[in-house]
Amino acid sequence: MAQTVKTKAKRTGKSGYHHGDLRSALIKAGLEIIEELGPKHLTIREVARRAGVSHAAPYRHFKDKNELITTVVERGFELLATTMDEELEAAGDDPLARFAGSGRAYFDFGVKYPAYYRVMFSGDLLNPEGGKSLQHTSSAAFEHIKDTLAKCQELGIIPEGDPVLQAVWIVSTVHGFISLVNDNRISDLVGDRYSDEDIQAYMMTAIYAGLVGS
Amino acid sequence: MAQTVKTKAKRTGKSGYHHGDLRSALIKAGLEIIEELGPKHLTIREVARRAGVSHAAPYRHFKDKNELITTVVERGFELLATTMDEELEAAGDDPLARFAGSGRAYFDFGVKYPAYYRVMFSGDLLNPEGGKSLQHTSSAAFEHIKDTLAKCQELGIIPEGDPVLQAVWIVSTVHGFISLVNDNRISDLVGDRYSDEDIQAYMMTAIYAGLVGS
DNA sequence: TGTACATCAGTGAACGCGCGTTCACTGATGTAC
DNA sequence: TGTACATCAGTGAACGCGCGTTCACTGATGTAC
Repeated sequence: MAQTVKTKAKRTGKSGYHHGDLRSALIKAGLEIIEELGPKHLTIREVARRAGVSHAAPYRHFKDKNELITTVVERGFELLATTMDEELEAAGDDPLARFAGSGRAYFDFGVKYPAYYRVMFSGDLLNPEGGKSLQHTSSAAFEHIKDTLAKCQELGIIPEGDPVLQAVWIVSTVHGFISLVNDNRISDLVGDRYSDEDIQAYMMTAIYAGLVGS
Repeated sequence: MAQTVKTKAKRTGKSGYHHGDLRSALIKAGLEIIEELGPKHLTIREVARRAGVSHAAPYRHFKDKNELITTVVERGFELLATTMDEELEAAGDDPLARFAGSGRAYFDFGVKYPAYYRVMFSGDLLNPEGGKSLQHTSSAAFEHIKDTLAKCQELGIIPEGDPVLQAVWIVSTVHGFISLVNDNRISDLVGDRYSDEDIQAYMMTAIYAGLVGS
């Protein structure tokens, strides 16, 4: 008797000592933290806590805190690219439909994954070298919008003008809207008269009208 | 001889032991920190360091860290209101001029005082109750835009439509642009082909065109 | 005008806390034989 | 099929750090007399 058996083995049926897929679990926990508590609460220790693991365990999968953050941001950009590609494929060849599609994809991504969006574009989390390594990814999206605008101009669908300026304007509008929605400012301002989706639809229309009318 | 006199008195001609206007110096230091290092480096200790004072001194002027932050944010809103009033006064009675003026004031404020802007709208710094106390101030600005739009509609200057939606759209565009400029994303994207002022001018035109054309 | 004294702005040591990171370790897993 | 062993994912104690906040103190300032 008095065995004091170590009964901690096989908690969830998976495995007690080894986690199984700790790397993914840590990334997921990181996103949850950003979502629930904000970027400044994203710490190695809290991430480990949520994954049910000691706070030294993450160092088996990430060199340091910054590598964890960079990984999360990379995942975000991949997910955005995938979402956009799907929407573009659905749009076919019509440049205007492609344009509307990528706009919708961007809106949807920003509102559906606020944690990803914040960590990708808030700029508070990444340290300088981490940001540099992701800069080309972010500017690729901008180039894409610019090219689509140029193509629409060639086809005479939208009035002529420097696509760079038009792209900056569009990116500003979409980015601003998503930021406001994700900080709950929109609902503060308009109350419950419109849903976020209503307003998003209006924004798309307004962008198009601004483009055509300018 | 061997006096070991305390030679620290009267450093700057002001006073050695007493600072003179520490409260203002702390607020100013706080803004500098946000500007140079980002909001997460805004700490009581760093603020005191920059003001050349022990890290306990700030507690003579602020109950706690949150009160310091809230004070900084309040100052920001006051400054914005002042800037707007000046521009509105210069605009006279013409509602369209008033509208353009307040838009320009907002743009200018956001780009001229990035530290204020960040601390006011980033939402990362204020804790929940601090944010609540400032909510009415922020939504007052929104109401102001909305009312101006309604007035422009009555006068037939801009097409009819729900001023709430129009206001959300304008606020999104301006907020997004300022955020991108302050995170140095605009210059990353457009290079040096346009100055921030050039783009700002284009944005004002595009907003007006979007409003008229929608 | 000069002096005693109350006030209170700023000091510096101390506290407890959560953080990132390191380290020698433990024990589950898979593979060579 | 069974066993010895290498691998390496996860442990838990420990480190040094900067933070927010408190505390008894010190000394500059202004005011009452």
